[in-house]
Amino acid sequence: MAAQKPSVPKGTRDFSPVEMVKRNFIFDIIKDVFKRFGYLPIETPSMEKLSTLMGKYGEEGDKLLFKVLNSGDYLSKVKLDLTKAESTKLTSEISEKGLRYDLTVPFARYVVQHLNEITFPFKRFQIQPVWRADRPQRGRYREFYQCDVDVIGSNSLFNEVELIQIIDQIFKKLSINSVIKLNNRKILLGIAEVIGEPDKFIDITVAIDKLEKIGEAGVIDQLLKSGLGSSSVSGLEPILKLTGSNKEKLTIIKEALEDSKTGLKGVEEVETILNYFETLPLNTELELDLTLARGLNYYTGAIIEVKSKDVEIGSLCGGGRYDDLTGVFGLKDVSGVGVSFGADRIYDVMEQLEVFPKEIVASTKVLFVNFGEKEEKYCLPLLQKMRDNGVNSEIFPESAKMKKQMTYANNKNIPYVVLVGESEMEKGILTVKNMTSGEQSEMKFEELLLKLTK
RNA sequence: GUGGUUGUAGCUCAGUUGGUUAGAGCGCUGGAUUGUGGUUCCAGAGGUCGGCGGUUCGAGACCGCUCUUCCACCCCA
Repeated sequence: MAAQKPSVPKGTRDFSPVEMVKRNFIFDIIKDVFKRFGYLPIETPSMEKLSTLMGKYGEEGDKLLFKVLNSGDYLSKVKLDLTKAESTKLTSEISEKGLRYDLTVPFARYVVQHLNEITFPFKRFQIQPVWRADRPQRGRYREFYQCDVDVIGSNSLFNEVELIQIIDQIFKKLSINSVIKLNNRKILLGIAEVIGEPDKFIDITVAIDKLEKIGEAGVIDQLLKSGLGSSSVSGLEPILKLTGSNKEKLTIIKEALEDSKTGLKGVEEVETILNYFETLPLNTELELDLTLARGLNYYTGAIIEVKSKDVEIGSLCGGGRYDDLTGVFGLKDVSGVGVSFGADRIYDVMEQLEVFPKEIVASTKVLFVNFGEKEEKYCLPLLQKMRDNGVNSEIFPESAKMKKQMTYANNKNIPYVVLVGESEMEKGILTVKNMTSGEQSEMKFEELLLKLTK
């Protein structure tokens, strides 16, 4: 067979040791904070039935699902006329599974399926890859990791507050300057009502969401194109122009929504959440942003999004409240709220800002140089003792040239190299080289151990 | 999915209107230095020019298709 150039599919990546160490640094921080707030881990399969996935993410989402071809002679069972091009109908006949698109919908499925084992409110976190058949770009991959925290079975707005605290702590620990944007779907719905276009709710949210990108004129243009009357559009203008502090925005929007019950409910919810933070300190800026819409249509209350202040890369974290996600799986009236951290984007931002701590890359603390069989035997018990005391250490696996062994230590960023040859064995000491300073000194094993464990 | 863009050594990139044997820096291997990396000097290895097909006496360069990269739209972590 001819040698072929190996490669991975579009939008997927290998993670080499240096990358993995940094990725794990992110995952560990996120996980620790989740646990600190009492959330428990779950995992679900990479594949879900298409019946679970389809129709949950809107029309666009369905297109972005990776579908898995049925096993066996899948074509023989097809009843369609294949000479006519009907690919959408065909896929449902030859594929019944798909790769998960996010972690929220599988979680809803999980909750319904495991109802009997769960005590509510159920607080879980889930860190797994998801797949989207999107066209890759900077900060957009076809396979990427989401870190979800959700609490389901509690209507309390306190959960929203807790999620904001979690976001605040995580981004502080990751040294990312960010802003948390908060809005409420009920406010957006209220606005649609007030301007007399409740049916155009989705078009309105999609257009408003683009304000930052295409500007006011662009939004108005898009709204007109999607069939809104010009009087309705002009009714929206005050919202597009809204600026000032959170309190000022609330006052104005409350007035504008006085005829909409839903809208006022939304305002009240936002107020409640913001009031919590009058007394709770936050490191991150929390901003009421009425132009924040979020595409996923299952959100019904609070919506949250986090953006980096320093790097332009889309959102690093997003989520919100969904009142009826489990409804389609047969469990009514259970409300949940959650957010999802995009580990890959967080990685890209941290890489660009150079905020990864330098020391995390060096894992091994000591390398024993291998001088041969006798020396190796002498070193192995010492090595064992190092490890028993929690010091990451290794011995070069063969008595290669010094240069090679030193280069190995250097490339792995190992801070100390131990040399034990004949003369050291005789004297019962070690020659220890500090790879940072280049200095080298003789000391007893216990001395080195003490130095590395204090 | 629509429109554009990129691909030459492990990495970053040169390569003139199509013309002999495709280059540089970094990295890698060996040596100067048989018990010393990171600095210096010397030498060496490493290429289906993304892939397939076409035009031509001749293609890394031109054309078509395909894969990949990045960008805009759509949408999103």
